[in-house]
Amino acid sequence: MPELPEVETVRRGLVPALEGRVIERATVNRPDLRFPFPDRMAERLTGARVLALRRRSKYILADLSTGETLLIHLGMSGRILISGVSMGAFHYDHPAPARHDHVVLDIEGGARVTFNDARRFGAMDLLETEKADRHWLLREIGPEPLGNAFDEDYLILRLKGRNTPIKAALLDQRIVAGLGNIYVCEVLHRAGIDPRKKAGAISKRHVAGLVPVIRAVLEEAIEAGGSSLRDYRQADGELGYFQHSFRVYDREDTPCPTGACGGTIHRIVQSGRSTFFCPHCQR
DNA sequence: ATGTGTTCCTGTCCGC
DNA sequence: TGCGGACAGGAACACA
Repeated sequence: MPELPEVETVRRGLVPALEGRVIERATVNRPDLRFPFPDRMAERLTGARVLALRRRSKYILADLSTGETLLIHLGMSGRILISGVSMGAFHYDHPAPARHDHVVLDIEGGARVTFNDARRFGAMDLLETEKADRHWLLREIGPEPLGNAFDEDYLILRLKGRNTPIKAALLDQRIVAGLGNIYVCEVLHRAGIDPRKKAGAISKRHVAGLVPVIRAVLEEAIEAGGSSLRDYRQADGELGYFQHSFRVYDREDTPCPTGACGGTIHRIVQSGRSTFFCPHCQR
């Protein structure tokens, strides 16, 4: 379920196991995911110390002592399992190797990080740390929604004149980073905006109102993910897939959670993807 | 330039 | 319980 909050939760879960530690062994079980792994990836990872774990949009970036940065994208079905560590009173044993365990990192001190991705829409690459921002996957991405560069004036400017539905505009990673199908549905419901409305036809006041809603929805989801880490809820050591209830996503035919409006959640398809919304209170 | 549809791949779920 | 089809949280790409 990797949108920005889930990726951030995975990053935070990896920090204790990875940051400051040496990758003792990297096992690469296939040549590619969405695109081929870089040449000699296993060798280039082996012996490297992880200096810092960062996140940009839905990408996890691990800066290494070798001057390279490991880029990880979870795609649709990517999962990261952590094992060989203790959290509170619980110890996560190494699981048996599983189908679609594409990359396994054995870490100094006994931790193991396993990247599993059934659909293989995920990605991994190694890039020069100094040039990370200019990597082709990162270059065109818009501002972080929780950062200072994302504000009312910016969003008004970027949506001005756009003829595409607001749903599609918010999914466009060049406009704002990290939102996916679920959180766009949640945001538009909370902001009371019809997902079919042309982005450029929404009043400045309503566009401005989207900014704090986007921030709040993402921050709440990150907080929920953080709770799941603190409470050691992931019995199998899988990071990021915390329980989080959505107000409209996947709730077709249920009453609008606004309560007062009396509407029902509808499902429509926009550019090939499901949109869930309340036609009564989203206008 | 901008907007839309297709595509990659496997797993799961639903109706028959 | 098996089988076919729809669908899935991403995003690059081709094309109008």
